[in-house]
Amino acid sequence: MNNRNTIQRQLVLETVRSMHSHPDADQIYSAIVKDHPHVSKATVYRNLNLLAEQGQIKKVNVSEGADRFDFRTDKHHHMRCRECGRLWDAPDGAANITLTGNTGGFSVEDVRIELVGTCPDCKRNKNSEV
Amino acid sequence: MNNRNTIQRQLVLETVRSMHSHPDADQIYSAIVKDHPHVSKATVYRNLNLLAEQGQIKKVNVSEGADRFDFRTDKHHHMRCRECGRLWDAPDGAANITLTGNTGGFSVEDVRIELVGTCPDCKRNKNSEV
DNA sequence: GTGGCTGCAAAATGTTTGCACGGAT
DNA sequence: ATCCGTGCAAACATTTTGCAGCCAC
Repeated sequence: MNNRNTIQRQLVLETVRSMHSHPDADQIYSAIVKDHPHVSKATVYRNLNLLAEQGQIKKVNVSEGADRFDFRTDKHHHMRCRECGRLWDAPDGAANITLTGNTGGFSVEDVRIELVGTCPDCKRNKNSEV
Repeated sequence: MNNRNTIQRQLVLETVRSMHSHPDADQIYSAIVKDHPHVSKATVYRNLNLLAEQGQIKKVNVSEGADRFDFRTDKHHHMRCRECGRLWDAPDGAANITLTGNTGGFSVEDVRIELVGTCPDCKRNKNSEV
């Protein structure tokens, strides 16, 4: 039967739930290894993928760099800052998408939206950088 | 000065323009090498990136696998079939997105949308597969 | 002539996999 | 006792980079 309750799996789940900055696999791995030096990165990857499949966490694909992981599993969009690379949650209602059904026979099962731009912090830095 | 008109750069541009199936770098490289065995894959990557930066072609990031390249440079969305992996152009008006400006100070400069689902071909195959 | 461009190979990045052992059930 | 999950290293997939020579300008 699937789904054994191993320490490593609990660690991965807890770590993702505690990091609210959309970390990638490597950052999650580093956070775990700090206290548990024996844990392998392959195990982190395996559990991230498993937990994402089970819907306990969410894998967020971004247009640049490694995949991120999200403790939030509810539907929401993301904004990526092209300066600092950080990922932000788009406030509810920031973007509304409407499907018209006019897809030429293609069945749409999921919609992936990424808003790319500049975050408030980086805008400030750019201005003072003159 | 930038932008020398090398045979390799012309080849990459022409090849992308002739392939309307959203090929990835490897497929473009294969198409070129067939007639020009001396061309290196690094050169193909370098020119793909350069041409995309200049806006002569478009790089399409998809949620699975390698980046694709598009001869179309006008704004349009894509649909990815999770069965066969092929990328399709979303018909005009298939999806409408509205930004409300409520982004908490984040400046949105670009919106990436990917519709994930099943294409007509794969739907047919699934039905007859019972 | 010269500086950008190329080919090649090597490195970098991100992720998955094979295998023998160990631990949860 | 089973057999799923783990650690390790090696493989894998994709892309970038260092460097010496080359060619479009």
